Amino acid sequence: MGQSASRPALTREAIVAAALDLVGRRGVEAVSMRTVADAFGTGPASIYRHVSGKDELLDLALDRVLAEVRTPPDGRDWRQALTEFAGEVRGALLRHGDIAAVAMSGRPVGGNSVRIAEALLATLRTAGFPDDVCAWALDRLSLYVTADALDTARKRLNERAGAEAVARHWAAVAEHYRNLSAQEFPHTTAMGQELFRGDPEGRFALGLGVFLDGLALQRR
Amino acid sequence: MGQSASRPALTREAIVAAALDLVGRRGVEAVSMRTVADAFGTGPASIYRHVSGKDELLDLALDRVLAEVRTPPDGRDWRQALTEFAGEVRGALLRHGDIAAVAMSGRPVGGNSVRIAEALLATLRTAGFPDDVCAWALDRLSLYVTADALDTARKRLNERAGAEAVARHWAAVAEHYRNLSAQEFPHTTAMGQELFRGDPEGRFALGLGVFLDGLALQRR
DNA sequence: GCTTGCTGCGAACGGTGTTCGCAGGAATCC
DNA sequence: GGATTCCTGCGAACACCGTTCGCAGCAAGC
Repeated sequence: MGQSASRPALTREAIVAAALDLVGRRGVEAVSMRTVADAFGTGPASIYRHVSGKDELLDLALDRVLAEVRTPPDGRDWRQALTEFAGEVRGALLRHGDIAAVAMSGRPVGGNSVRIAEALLATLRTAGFPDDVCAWALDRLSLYVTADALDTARKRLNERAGAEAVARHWAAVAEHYRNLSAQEFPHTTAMGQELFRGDPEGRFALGLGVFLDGLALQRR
Repeated sequence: MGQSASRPALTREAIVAAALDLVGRRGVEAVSMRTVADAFGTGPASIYRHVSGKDELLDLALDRVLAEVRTPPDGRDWRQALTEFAGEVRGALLRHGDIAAVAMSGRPVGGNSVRIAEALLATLRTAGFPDDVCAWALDRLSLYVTADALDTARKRLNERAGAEAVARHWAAVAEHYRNLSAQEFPHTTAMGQELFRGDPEGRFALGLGVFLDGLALQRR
Protein backbone atom coordinates (compact mmCIF):
# COMPACT_ATOMS: atom_id res chain seq x y z
CA MET A 1 0.00 0.00 0.00
CA GLY A 2 1.02 3.65 -0.25
CA GLN A 3 3.04 5.49 2.35
CA SER A 4 1.24 6.69 5.47
CA ALA A 5 1.87 10.36 4.69
CA SER A 6 3.92 12.04 1.96
CA ARG A 7 6.92 9.76 2.43
CA PRO A 8 8.71 9.18 -0.88
CA ALA A 9 8.57 5.61 -2.12
CA LEU A 10 11.57 3.46 -1.29
CA THR A 11 13.05 2.96 -4.73
CA ARG A 12 16.61 2.85 -5.91
CA GLU A 13 16.31 6.18 -7.71
CA ALA A 14 14.72 7.91 -4.72
CA ILE A 15 17.47 6.60 -2.44
CA VAL A 16 20.19 7.88 -4.74
CA ALA A 17 18.39 11.21 -4.99
CA ALA A 18 18.18 11.49 -1.22
CA ALA A 19 21.88 10.72 -0.86
CA LEU A 20 22.75 13.25 -3.53
CA ASP A 21 20.64 15.90 -1.84
CA LEU A 22 22.53 15.24 1.37
CA VAL A 23 25.86 15.54 -0.42
CA GLY A 24 24.84 18.84 -1.92
CA ARG A 25 23.72 20.38 1.32
CA ARG A 26 26.11 18.92 3.89
CA GLY A 27 28.89 17.14 2.01
CA VAL A 28 29.87 13.52 1.40
CA GLU A 29 30.83 12.92 5.00
CA ALA A 30 27.26 13.69 6.08
CA VAL A 31 25.99 10.77 4.02
CA SER A 32 25.37 7.73 6.17
CA MET A 33 23.01 4.84 5.75
CA ARG A 34 21.09 6.23 8.70
CA THR A 35 20.79 9.81 7.48
CA VAL A 36 19.66 8.56 4.08
CA ALA A 37 17.15 6.21 5.69
CA ASP A 38 15.85 9.07 7.82
CA ALA A 39 14.62 10.79 4.65
CA PHE A 40 12.23 7.84 4.30
CA GLY A 41 11.39 7.54 7.98
CA THR A 42 12.98 4.13 8.30
CA GLY A 43 16.19 2.42 9.38
CA PRO A 44 19.44 1.64 7.57
CA ALA A 45 18.63 -1.99 6.86
CA SER A 46 15.91 -0.94 4.41
CA ILE A 47 18.46 0.70 2.16
CA TYR A 48 20.32 -2.55 1.60
CA ARG A 49 17.37 -4.01 -0.27
CA HIS A 50 18.09 -1.58 -3.13
CA VAL A 51 21.82 -0.95 -2.94
CA SER A 52 24.73 -3.24 -2.11
CA GLY A 53 26.44 -0.80 0.25
CA LYS A 54 27.58 2.72 0.81
CA ASP A 55 30.23 2.63 -1.93
CA GLU A 56 27.73 1.64 -4.59
CA LEU A 57 25.31 4.28 -3.32
CA LEU A 58 27.91 7.01 -3.73
CA ASP A 59 29.01 5.67 -7.10
CA LEU A 60 25.42 5.84 -8.30
CA ALA A 61 25.10 9.39 -6.99
CA LEU A 62 28.21 10.41 -8.89
CA ASP A 63 26.95 8.83 -12.08
CA ARG A 64 23.69 10.71 -11.68
CA VAL A 65 25.64 13.96 -11.42
CA LEU A 66 27.68 13.15 -14.49
CA ALA A 67 24.44 12.50 -16.35
CA GLU A 68 23.87 16.26 -16.13
CA VAL A 69 26.85 17.20 -18.26
CA ARG A 70 25.97 17.99 -21.84
CA THR A 71 28.38 16.76 -24.42
CA PRO A 72 29.74 19.50 -26.68
CA PRO A 73 28.90 19.71 -30.37
CA ASP A 74 32.10 18.98 -32.24
CA GLY A 75 33.51 20.73 -35.26
CA ARG A 76 34.32 23.97 -33.46
CA ASP A 77 37.70 25.21 -32.31
CA TRP A 78 39.14 22.43 -30.18
CA ARG A 79 40.57 24.79 -27.59
CA GLN A 80 37.31 26.55 -26.94
CA ALA A 81 35.44 23.26 -27.00
CA LEU A 82 37.74 21.76 -24.36
CA THR A 83 37.53 24.88 -22.21
CA GLU A 84 33.76 24.90 -22.24
CA PHE A 85 33.53 21.17 -21.69
CA ALA A 86 35.91 21.21 -18.73
CA GLY A 87 33.87 24.03 -17.23
CA GLU A 88 30.72 22.04 -17.80
CA VAL A 89 32.07 19.00 -15.92
CA ARG A 90 33.45 21.13 -13.11
CA GLY A 91 30.17 22.99 -12.84
CA ALA A 92 28.16 19.78 -12.58
CA LEU A 93 30.43 18.46 -9.85
CA LEU A 94 30.37 21.72 -7.89
CA ARG A 95 26.61 21.88 -8.07
CA HIS A 96 26.61 18.91 -5.69
CA GLY A 97 28.98 19.73 -2.86
CA ASP A 98 32.13 17.65 -2.70
CA ILE A 99 30.81 14.75 -4.79
CA ALA A 100 34.14 15.00 -6.61
CA ALA A 101 35.59 13.08 -3.67
CA VAL A 102 33.81 10.01 -5.02
CA ALA A 103 35.37 10.54 -8.44
CA MET A 104 38.80 10.51 -6.78
CA SER A 105 38.17 7.30 -4.87
CA GLY A 106 39.93 5.22 -7.54
CA ARG A 107 36.98 2.86 -7.86
CA PRO A 108 35.83 1.63 -11.27
CA VAL A 109 33.90 4.13 -13.31
CA GLY A 110 30.22 4.45 -14.16
CA GLY A 111 28.42 4.68 -17.47
CA ASN A 112 28.28 8.44 -17.79
CA SER A 113 32.00 8.60 -17.12
CA VAL A 114 32.77 6.66 -20.28
CA ARG A 115 30.27 8.79 -22.18
CA ILE A 116 32.19 11.89 -21.14
CA ALA A 117 35.50 10.25 -21.95
CA GLU A 118 34.21 9.44 -25.42
CA ALA A 119 33.26 13.07 -26.01
CA LEU A 120 36.64 14.26 -24.80
CA LEU A 121 38.42 11.77 -27.02
CA ALA A 122 36.32 12.86 -29.97
CA THR A 123 37.34 16.48 -29.51
CA LEU A 124 40.99 15.60 -29.06
CA ARG A 125 41.21 13.24 -32.01
CA THR A 126 39.36 15.40 -34.50
CA ALA A 127 41.67 18.23 -33.41
CA GLY A 128 44.52 16.23 -34.86
CA PHE A 129 46.38 14.96 -31.81
CA PRO A 130 48.16 11.61 -32.07
CA ASP A 131 46.43 8.75 -30.27
CA ASP A 132 48.97 8.41 -27.47
CA VAL A 133 48.69 12.11 -26.72
CA CYS A 134 44.90 11.79 -26.67
CA ALA A 135 45.13 8.97 -24.16
CA TRP A 136 47.16 10.76 -21.54
CA ALA A 137 45.61 14.16 -22.22
CA LEU A 138 42.26 12.61 -21.37
CA ASP A 139 43.75 11.18 -18.21
CA ARG A 140 45.39 14.44 -17.11
CA LEU A 141 42.41 16.62 -17.95
CA SER A 142 40.07 14.39 -15.96
CA LEU A 143 42.43 14.46 -13.01
CA TYR A 144 42.77 18.23 -13.13
CA VAL A 145 39.05 18.91 -13.35
CA THR A 146 38.03 16.55 -10.55
CA ALA A 147 40.90 17.62 -8.30
CA ASP A 148 40.02 21.27 -8.72
CA ALA A 149 36.34 20.56 -8.10
CA LEU A 150 37.19 18.64 -4.95
CA ASP A 151 39.55 21.33 -3.71
CA THR A 152 37.18 24.25 -4.17
CA ALA A 153 34.20 22.28 -2.86
CA ARG A 154 36.06 21.35 0.31
CA LYS A 155 37.10 24.94 0.88
CA ARG A 156 33.51 26.06 0.43
CA LEU A 157 32.24 23.49 2.89
CA ASN A 158 34.92 24.29 5.44
CA GLU A 159 33.95 27.93 5.26
CA ARG A 160 30.26 27.26 5.55
CA ALA A 161 30.81 25.00 8.56
CA GLY A 162 32.90 26.64 11.25
CA ALA A 163 32.31 30.16 9.93
CA GLU A 164 33.38 31.40 13.33
CA ALA A 165 36.33 29.13 14.12
CA VAL A 166 37.62 28.47 10.62
CA ALA A 167 37.54 32.05 9.43
CA ARG A 168 39.50 33.05 12.50
CA HIS A 169 41.93 30.24 11.85
CA TRP A 170 42.54 31.39 8.29
CA ALA A 171 42.94 34.92 9.53
CA ALA A 172 45.55 33.57 11.89
CA VAL A 173 47.27 31.83 8.99
CA ALA A 174 47.29 35.06 6.98
CA GLU A 175 48.59 36.91 10.02
CA HIS A 176 51.24 34.24 10.42
CA TYR A 177 52.23 34.77 6.81
CA ARG A 178 52.53 38.50 7.41
CA ASN A 179 54.78 37.87 10.39
CA LEU A 180 57.07 35.43 8.61
CA SER A 181 60.65 36.36 8.85
CA ALA A 182 61.56 38.30 5.75
CA GLN A 183 65.00 36.75 5.95
CA GLU A 184 63.82 33.15 5.96
CA PHE A 185 60.93 33.65 3.55
CA PRO A 186 61.85 36.58 1.32
CA HIS A 187 59.66 35.71 -1.64
CA THR A 188 56.61 34.71 0.35
CA THR A 189 56.67 37.94 2.32
CA ALA A 190 57.45 40.04 -0.75
CA MET A 191 54.38 38.73 -2.55
CA GLY A 192 52.13 39.93 0.24
CA GLN A 193 48.45 39.38 -0.35
CA GLU A 194 49.05 38.62 -4.01
CA LEU A 195 49.04 34.99 -2.86
CA PHE A 196 45.48 35.20 -1.62
CA ARG A 197 43.97 37.04 -4.55
CA GLY A 198 41.79 35.55 -7.24
CA ASP A 199 38.58 33.55 -7.16
CA PRO A 200 38.52 29.77 -7.65
CA GLU A 201 37.02 30.05 -11.13
CA GLY A 202 39.83 32.30 -12.27
CA ARG A 203 42.47 29.94 -10.91
CA PHE A 204 40.84 27.00 -12.61
CA ALA A 205 40.63 28.79 -15.94
CA LEU A 206 44.22 29.98 -15.80
CA GLY A 207 45.58 26.54 -14.98
CA LEU A 208 43.48 24.97 -17.72
CA GLY A 209 44.56 27.62 -20.19
CA VAL A 210 48.23 27.01 -19.50
CA PHE A 211 47.73 23.28 -19.88
CA LEU A 212 45.96 23.73 -23.20
CA ASP A 213 48.69 26.10 -24.38
CA GLY A 214 51.23 23.38 -23.71
CA LEU A 215 49.01 20.76 -25.26
CA ALA A 216 48.80 22.71 -28.48
CA LEU A 217 52.53 22.12 -28.96
CA GLN A 218 51.88 18.38 -29.10
CA ARG A 219 49.82 18.70 -32.25
CA ARG A 220 51.07 17.17 -35.43
CA MET B 1 59.18 4.55 35.57
CA GLY B 2 60.13 3.03 32.23
CA GLN B 3 57.88 0.88 30.11
CA SER B 4 57.39 -2.70 31.22
CA ALA B 5 58.95 -4.13 28.07
CA SER B 6 60.16 -2.48 24.85
CA ARG B 7 57.09 -0.29 24.45
CA PRO B 8 58.01 3.04 22.87
CA ALA B 9 57.53 6.03 25.16
CA LEU B 10 54.23 7.87 24.73
CA THR B 11 55.44 11.14 23.24
CA ARG B 12 53.95 13.38 20.60
CA GLU B 13 56.66 12.47 18.10
CA ALA B 14 56.32 8.74 18.69
CA ILE B 15 52.57 8.94 18.24
CA VAL B 16 52.93 10.80 14.95
CA ALA B 17 55.54 8.27 13.83
CA ALA B 18 53.22 5.38 14.66
CA ALA B 19 50.37 6.98 12.73
CA LEU B 20 52.63 7.64 9.77
CA ASP B 21 53.86 4.06 9.77
CA LEU B 22 50.25 2.92 9.69
CA VAL B 23 49.48 5.24 6.77
CA GLY B 24 52.44 3.89 4.84
CA ARG B 25 51.55 0.26 5.29
CA ARG B 26 47.75 0.25 5.26
CA GLY B 27 46.58 3.70 4.15
CA VAL B 28 44.96 6.67 5.84
CA GLU B 29 41.69 4.87 6.42
CA ALA B 30 43.50 2.32 8.60
CA VAL B 31 44.52 5.05 11.02
CA SER B 32 42.24 5.16 14.02
CA MET B 33 42.87 6.33 17.54
CA ARG B 34 42.65 2.71 18.61
CA THR B 35 45.07 1.26 16.07
CA VAL B 36 47.57 4.00 16.92
CA ALA B 37 47.10 3.38 20.63
CA ASP B 38 47.62 -0.34 20.06
CA ALA B 39 51.21 0.38 19.00
CA PHE B 40 51.77 1.54 22.58
CA GLY B 41 49.69 -1.15 24.22
CA THR B 42 47.13 1.30 25.54
CA GLY B 43 43.71 2.77 24.74
CA PRO B 44 42.61 5.71 22.63
CA ALA B 45 42.14 8.12 25.52
CA SER B 46 45.90 8.20 26.11
CA ILE B 47 46.49 9.70 22.69
CA TYR B 48 44.41 12.77 23.50
CA ARG B 49 46.95 13.88 26.11
CA HIS B 50 49.39 14.66 23.28
CA VAL B 51 47.20 15.52 20.31
CA SER B 52 43.93 17.41 20.09
CA GLY B 53 42.22 14.90 17.80
CA LYS B 54 42.53 12.80 14.70
CA ASP B 55 42.69 15.76 12.33
CA GLU B 56 45.66 17.29 14.10
CA LEU B 57 47.36 13.90 14.24
CA LEU B 58 47.09 13.49 10.48
CA ASP B 59 48.15 17.09 9.87
CA LEU B 60 51.27 16.48 11.94
CA ALA B 61 51.97 13.28 10.02
CA LEU B 62 51.72 15.16 6.72
CA ASP B 63 54.05 17.87 7.95
CA ARG B 64 56.54 15.22 8.97
CA VAL B 65 56.42 13.80 5.45
CA LEU B 66 56.91 17.22 3.89
CA ALA B 67 59.95 17.68 6.13
CA GLU B 68 61.61 15.03 3.95
CA VAL B 69 61.55 17.08 0.76
CA ARG B 70 64.83 18.77 0.00
CA THR B 71 64.56 22.23 -1.41
CA PRO B 72 66.30 22.67 -4.77
CA PRO B 73 69.41 24.82 -5.17
CA ASP B 74 68.39 27.79 -7.29
CA GLY B 75 70.21 29.39 -10.17
CA ARG B 76 69.75 26.49 -12.54
CA ASP B 77 67.34 26.20 -15.43
CA TRP B 78 63.93 26.92 -14.00
CA ARG B 79 62.20 24.24 -16.03
CA GLN B 80 64.50 21.48 -14.88
CA ALA B 81 64.40 22.79 -11.32
CA LEU B 82 60.61 22.73 -11.24
CA THR B 83 60.50 19.26 -12.77
CA GLU B 84 62.89 17.83 -10.22
CA PHE B 85 61.22 19.61 -7.35
CA ALA B 86 57.75 18.42 -8.30
CA GLY B 87 59.11 14.89 -8.52
CA GLU B 88 60.69 15.29 -5.11
CA VAL B 89 57.40 16.32 -3.49
CA ARG B 90 55.46 13.60 -5.27
CA GLY B 91 58.05 11.04 -4.24
CA ALA B 92 57.90 12.04 -0.59
CA LEU B 93 54.11 11.79 -0.58
CA LEU B 94 54.10 8.42 -2.36
CA ARG B 95 56.64 7.01 0.07
CA HIS B 96 53.87 7.14 2.68
CA GLY B 97 50.81 5.57 1.18
CA ASP B 98 47.92 7.90 0.48
CA ILE B 99 49.02 10.63 2.89
CA ALA B 100 48.27 13.02 0.02
CA ALA B 101 44.63 12.67 1.05
CA VAL B 102 45.45 14.79 4.08
CA ALA B 103 46.99 17.45 1.86
CA MET B 104 43.71 17.62 -0.06
CA SER B 105 41.58 18.01 3.05
CA GLY B 106 41.48 21.80 2.66
CA ARG B 107 42.61 22.33 6.23
CA PRO B 108 45.17 25.01 7.09
CA VAL B 109 48.73 24.20 6.21
CA GLY B 110 51.74 23.21 8.29
CA GLY B 111 55.18 24.72 8.59
CA ASN B 112 56.92 22.60 6.00
CA SER B 113 54.22 23.45 3.51
CA VAL B 114 55.12 27.14 3.59
CA ARG B 115 58.80 26.22 3.36
CA ILE B 116 58.10 24.33 0.16
CA ALA B 117 55.94 27.16 -1.14
CA GLU B 118 58.79 29.58 -0.52
CA ALA B 119 61.18 27.43 -2.52
CA LEU B 120 58.70 27.17 -5.38
CA LEU B 121 58.13 30.92 -5.37
CA ALA B 122 61.87 31.49 -5.37
CA THR B 123 62.31 29.37 -8.48
CA LEU B 124 59.39 31.00 -10.26
CA ARG B 125 60.33 34.58 -9.43
CA THR B 126 64.01 34.31 -10.26
CA ALA B 127 62.92 32.70 -13.53
CA GLY B 128 61.32 36.02 -14.43
CA PHE B 129 57.61 35.36 -14.11
CA PRO B 130 55.37 38.24 -13.03
CA ASP B 131 54.14 38.06 -9.46
CA ASP B 132 50.54 37.29 -10.29
CA VAL B 133 51.63 34.40 -12.50
CA CYS B 134 53.85 33.11 -9.69
CA ALA B 135 50.91 33.15 -7.30
CA TRP B 136 48.57 31.01 -9.32
CA ALA B 137 51.30 28.83 -10.80
CA LEU B 138 52.24 27.89 -7.24
CA ASP B 139 48.62 27.11 -6.52
CA ARG B 140 48.09 25.00 -9.64
CA LEU B 141 51.37 23.13 -9.36
CA SER B 142 50.65 22.20 -5.74
CA LEU B 143 47.19 21.00 -6.70
CA TYR B 144 48.50 18.92 -9.59
CA VAL B 145 51.25 17.25 -7.58
CA THR B 146 49.09 16.32 -4.61
CA ALA B 147 46.18 15.21 -6.79
CA ASP B 148 48.44 12.94 -8.82
CA ALA B 149 50.05 11.53 -5.67
CA LEU B 150 46.64 10.82 -4.19
CA ASP B 151 45.38 9.22 -7.37
CA THR B 152 48.30 6.86 -7.91
CA ALA B 153 48.52 6.01 -4.20
CA ARG B 154 44.87 5.06 -4.10
CA LYS B 155 45.22 2.89 -7.16
CA ARG B 156 48.21 1.15 -5.58
CA LEU B 157 46.33 0.51 -2.36
CA ASN B 158 43.27 -0.74 -4.18
CA GLU B 159 45.41 -3.19 -6.09
CA ARG B 160 47.26 -4.40 -3.02
CA ALA B 161 43.98 -4.91 -1.16
CA GLY B 162 41.51 -7.01 -3.13
CA ALA B 163 44.08 -8.46 -5.51
CA GLU B 164 41.58 -11.15 -6.33
CA ALA B 165 38.33 -9.20 -6.55
CA VAL B 166 39.62 -5.85 -7.77
CA ALA B 167 41.84 -7.22 -10.51
CA ARG B 168 38.91 -9.20 -11.79
CA HIS B 169 36.73 -6.11 -11.64
CA TRP B 170 39.22 -4.08 -13.67
CA ALA B 171 39.46 -6.91 -16.15
CA ALA B 172 35.69 -6.73 -16.39
CA VAL B 173 35.92 -3.01 -17.02
CA ALA B 174 38.50 -3.54 -19.76
CA GLU B 175 36.30 -6.27 -21.23
CA HIS B 176 33.35 -3.92 -21.05
CA TYR B 177 35.38 -1.33 -22.92
CA ARG B 178 36.20 -3.88 -25.60
CA ASN B 179 32.55 -4.71 -25.99
CA LEU B 180 31.36 -1.13 -26.24
CA SER B 181 29.27 -0.47 -29.25
CA ALA B 182 31.58 0.88 -31.94
CA GLN B 183 28.69 3.00 -33.13
CA GLU B 184 28.02 4.70 -29.83
CA PHE B 185 31.68 4.95 -28.76
CA PRO B 186 33.73 5.09 -31.95
CA HIS B 187 36.78 6.85 -30.54
CA THR B 188 36.97 4.90 -27.31
CA THR B 189 36.83 1.59 -29.16
CA ALA B 190 39.21 2.77 -31.87
CA MET B 191 41.85 3.64 -29.30
CA GLY B 192 41.87 0.10 -27.97
CA GLN B 193 44.35 -0.58 -25.23
CA GLU B 194 46.17 2.66 -25.94
CA LEU B 195 44.00 4.03 -23.14
CA PHE B 196 45.50 1.67 -20.58
CA ARG B 197 49.14 2.02 -21.52
CA GLY B 198 51.76 3.98 -19.62
CA ASP B 199 53.01 3.87 -16.04
CA PRO B 200 51.90 6.49 -13.48
CA GLU B 201 55.30 8.16 -13.46
CA GLY B 202 55.19 8.68 -17.19
CA ARG B 203 51.70 10.16 -17.03
CA PHE B 204 52.74 12.50 -14.27
CA ALA B 205 55.82 13.68 -16.15
CA LEU B 206 53.91 14.24 -19.38
CA GLY B 207 51.19 16.27 -17.70
CA LEU B 208 53.75 18.32 -15.84
CA GLY B 209 55.77 18.87 -18.99
CA VAL B 210 52.77 20.17 -20.89
CA PHE B 211 51.90 22.49 -18.03
CA LEU B 212 55.44 23.86 -17.92
CA ASP B 213 55.43 24.30 -21.70
CA GLY B 214 52.34 26.44 -21.35
CA LEU B 215 53.77 28.27 -18.38
CA ALA B 216 56.83 29.26 -20.36
CA LEU B 217 54.59 31.37 -22.60
CA GLN B 218 53.65 33.50 -19.57
CA ARG B 219 57.21 34.71 -19.12
CA ARG B 220 57.98 38.35 -19.61
C1' DG C 1 -5.46 -22.48 -0.79
C1' DC C 2 -0.85 -23.12 -0.44
C1' DT C 3 3.61 -21.96 -1.60
C1' DT C 4 7.21 -19.05 -3.12
C1' DG C 5 9.65 -14.92 -3.35
C1' DC C 6 10.27 -10.22 -2.55
C1' DT C 7 10.22 -5.95 0.46
C1' DG C 8 10.49 -3.56 4.83
C1' DC C 9 12.81 -3.26 9.06
C1' DG C 10 13.91 -4.06 14.42
C1' DA C 11 17.81 -5.64 16.64
C1' DA C 12 22.31 -6.53 17.03
C1' DC C 13 27.68 -6.78 16.20
C1' DG C 14 31.99 -4.79 15.92
C1' DG C 15 34.04 -0.71 14.78
C1' DT C 16 34.78 4.63 15.07
C1' DG C 17 36.04 9.64 17.37
C1' DT C 18 35.70 11.76 21.54
C1' DT C 19 34.81 12.96 26.64
C1' DC C 20 34.74 12.16 31.59
C1' DG C 21 36.67 11.23 35.75
C1' DC C 22 39.66 8.87 38.49
C1' DA C 23 43.98 7.37 39.74
C1' DG C 24 48.98 8.06 40.73
C1' DG C 25 53.38 10.18 40.45
C1' DA C 26 56.29 14.41 40.15
C1' DA C 27 57.08 18.95 41.20
C1' DT C 28 56.20 22.95 43.98
C1' DC C 29 55.47 25.50 48.08
C1' DC C 30 55.16 26.39 53.05
C1' DG D 1 58.72 16.80 55.96
C1' DG D 2 54.19 17.37 54.77
C1' DA D 3 50.56 19.34 51.92
C1' DT D 4 49.17 20.92 47.56
C1' DT D 5 49.05 21.44 42.74
C1' DC D 6 49.85 19.94 38.14
C1' DC D 7 50.55 16.64 34.59
C1' DT D 8 50.16 12.03 32.45
C1' DG D 9 47.96 7.57 31.72
C1' DC D 10 43.80 5.25 30.93
C1' DG D 11 39.21 2.41 31.94
C1' DA D 12 34.63 3.27 30.93
C1' DA D 13 31.21 5.19 28.50
C1' DC D 14 28.44 7.86 24.70
C1' DA D 15 26.82 8.52 20.22
C1' DC D 16 27.57 7.29 15.84
C1' DC D 17 29.07 4.36 11.84
C1' DG D 18 28.56 0.22 7.99
C1' DT D 19 26.74 -4.07 7.74
C1' DT D 20 24.17 -8.63 8.71
C1' DC D 21 20.52 -11.55 10.49
C1' DG D 22 16.09 -13.05 10.78
C1' DC D 23 11.45 -12.31 11.11
C1' DA D 24 7.28 -10.44 9.63
C1' DG D 25 3.85 -9.36 5.91
C1' DC D 26 2.22 -8.99 1.42
C1' DA D 27 1.79 -10.20 -3.90
C1' DA D 28 2.13 -13.38 -7.47
C1' DG D 29 2.10 -18.17 -9.21
C1' DC D 30 0.37 -22.63 -9.39
